[in-house]
Amino acid sequence: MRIIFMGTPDFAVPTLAALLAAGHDIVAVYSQPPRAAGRGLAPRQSPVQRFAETAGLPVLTPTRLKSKKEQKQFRAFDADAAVVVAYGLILPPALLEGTSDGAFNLHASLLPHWRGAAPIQRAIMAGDTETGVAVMRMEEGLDTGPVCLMQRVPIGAEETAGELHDRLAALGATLMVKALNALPLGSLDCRPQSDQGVTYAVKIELKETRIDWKLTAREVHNHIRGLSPHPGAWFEAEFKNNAAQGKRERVKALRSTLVEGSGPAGTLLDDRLTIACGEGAVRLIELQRAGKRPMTAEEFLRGVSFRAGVALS
RNA sequence: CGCGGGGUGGAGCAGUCCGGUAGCUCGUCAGGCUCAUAACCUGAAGGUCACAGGUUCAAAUCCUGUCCCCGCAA
Repeated sequence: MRIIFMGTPDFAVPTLAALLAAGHDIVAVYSQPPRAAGRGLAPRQSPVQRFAETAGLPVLTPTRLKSKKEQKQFRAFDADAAVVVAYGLILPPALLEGTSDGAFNLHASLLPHWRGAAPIQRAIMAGDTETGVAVMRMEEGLDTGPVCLMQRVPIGAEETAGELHDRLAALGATLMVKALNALPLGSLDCRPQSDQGVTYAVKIELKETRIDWKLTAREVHNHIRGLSPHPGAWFEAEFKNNAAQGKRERVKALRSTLVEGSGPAGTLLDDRLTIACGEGAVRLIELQRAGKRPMTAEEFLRGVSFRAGVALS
């Protein structure tokens, strides 16, 4: 099929790769334009754009899609369908109808749960034990279209958002290929979403990334793994190693596990990074100091004196 | 030129301000101990202190330049 692919972050790349591998004709790739990002604020291309260019595909990075000119160009590709995966722009009706078979979207949740921007992270942060990927036919509303294919997957008790992200990206890619195979055969059955159980996965705000040790251990644990590795849950502590004594430093918690224990919230209960929460305790397994690379608890403890009794915030 | 931290045996760090024998906690190897369980004891190997210049009797440390890693912010 002649397909227009629209996507931006890493999550979208496996789907594009799978469509290519399945022999589809990718007539154009739309992605968010390069933005000033990273140290030095150098303009940086999106993962989808980099992949597409390496594969020799034509890439378009319009800032907005509402202009007649953009819409005309879109139609000019004369595509059979558009495949949209985490693109980052709302498609105006003219584009939704700009291909003969319409636009299909891959979303990382069991719709109608977790519509919106951050379904993977929100599912873990909420303590869900199951999630999935869905292919839907796109409508004007936000992730409201009829669902054509959906696949459920269990969420591991200690699984991080990063791990789940990779699993779902791969799974979603095969699901989308399956949907497109069924499409020309007329066997793709898309049914309206239930209006029961609708929830929204709002974007992660930096403000909410700091760990609140007063929450229950389970909540803290879900918070940590739901935000790992990006943007990362964090706390502050004093490091006595520094000559400039008593300097507060930010530390990201990337992986944790639930353990027995109790004490004042935020206090180290032993010399092995077991930390008391509002109820219960967690032990940190992997963490990252500001300016350092991620390291295991063992490595972290070698260079730092984090003894029982130390209070974190 | 957005702000900032860092590169020291295999790992994580101290030492750098105030130049003078390369340290700590681990790991590895060898030997010992034998139930102490994040085992313990003794000993050993392992380093061009990121790279290149400069200053100096002497540079991990001071000066200049380069490369690389990371946090913030966007």
